Amino acid sequence: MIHCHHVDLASFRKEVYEVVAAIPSGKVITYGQIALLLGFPHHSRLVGHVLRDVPPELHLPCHRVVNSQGRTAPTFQAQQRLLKSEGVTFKSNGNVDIKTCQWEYMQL
DNA sequence: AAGTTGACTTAAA
DNA sequence: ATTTAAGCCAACT
Repeated sequence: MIHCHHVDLASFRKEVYEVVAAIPSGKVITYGQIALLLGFPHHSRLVGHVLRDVPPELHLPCHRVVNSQGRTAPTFQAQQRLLKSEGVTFKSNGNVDIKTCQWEYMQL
């Protein structure tokens, strides 16, 4: 039995877009959460690649995606400002207070 | 084709 | 709290 499938990037990308579009204002989700939700628990890095290349005209709330420690994206300068503007709280080290702001999609 | 990189994660120190 | 290390895997040299 073959369990070594590789992802269809086109559909993976599309599904990432759908998840990101559904993140409520004031909440964040992690790369790992998205990967797990899509059924690829080891592809958190691929989620990062996809999000780095999101076309601006899609107007997705990419700023609501952070890493598992609540750190914002290195190449996304406005991210912290956008999150603060919608009420996301930060810790003293500059990371999102993920304990209180993580989107718990399982509870929906 | 082999080695490196990265918008990552978990665990350990 | 912060840093290091190992694991991970598609993309890029």
